[in-house]
Amino acid sequence: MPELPEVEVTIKELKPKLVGRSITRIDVRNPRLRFPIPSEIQEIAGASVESLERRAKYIYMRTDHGTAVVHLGMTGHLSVVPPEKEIGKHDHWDMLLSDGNILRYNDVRRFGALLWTKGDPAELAPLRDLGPEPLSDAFNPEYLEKALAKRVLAIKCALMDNRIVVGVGNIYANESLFRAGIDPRRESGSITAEECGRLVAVIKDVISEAIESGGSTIKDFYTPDGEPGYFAQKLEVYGRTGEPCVKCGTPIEAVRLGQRSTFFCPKCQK
DNA sequence: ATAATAACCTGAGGGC
DNA sequence: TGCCCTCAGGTTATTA
Repeated sequence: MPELPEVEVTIKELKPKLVGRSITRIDVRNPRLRFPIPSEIQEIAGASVESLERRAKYIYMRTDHGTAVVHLGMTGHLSVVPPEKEIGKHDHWDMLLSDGNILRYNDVRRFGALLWTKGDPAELAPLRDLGPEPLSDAFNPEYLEKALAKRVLAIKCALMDNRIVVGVGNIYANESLFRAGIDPRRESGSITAEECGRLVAVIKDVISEAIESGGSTIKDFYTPDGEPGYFAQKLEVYGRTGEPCVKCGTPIEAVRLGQRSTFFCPKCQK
């Protein structure tokens, strides 16, 4: 479900409902997520929430007892609900808040995660090798050129590799390559310095615009407040197989790269 | 080391 | 109505 913009929007809406509250208790109904929820998560009981931050697609919930790290996987969703709200089929855990409400995690496919650390969350195994944030200065044309050099994998697969840059999922990889006019099947090592410059610029643009639009609602993404994202209306190639290219009218084509659907205009993307 | 593939899950939708 | 197939916004584990 969520790419970086969707996670960003989730955090923005949860902040005022969580920061400054305490977690009185956590109820784990099903610990079998992407990684088993560690039993140490119980240490969060009584902790005060200090901040919510994002790293890649992970959400850091910093407390005075330690940091809970949440990943939404493909179908994860966080919401703050009143105590009388009945528990649904895929509601895997609840954090009871000091104001009486509940932070509830729902995840149909269970590809998400809930981790716990008393140290630096960036040192946790799944986060250790993450590349730079796409909106940071560390993600720049020189960096990308070096990261792609001599690599033979398709440029689209490289952009979706978290060790090269984080937060660029299938939707935004497709959209960015279209805006940059680059064929997603190109070998990474064949991308020129000038093209790296274009790619970095459009990735920053696409992600910023998607955050401003509240994310992309394709099937079922909605924010903790139940709002859909509106970036889907601006998608130019994703999911548009056979429809005319917005620039030249040529039908959009679809191929499969790294087992993911890939959309492009055969005329505009070289 | 790198690149491609399989795997983890559930549900929706299409074709027959 | 039901069965079988494919697809889905992510990431790790395994295999060449």
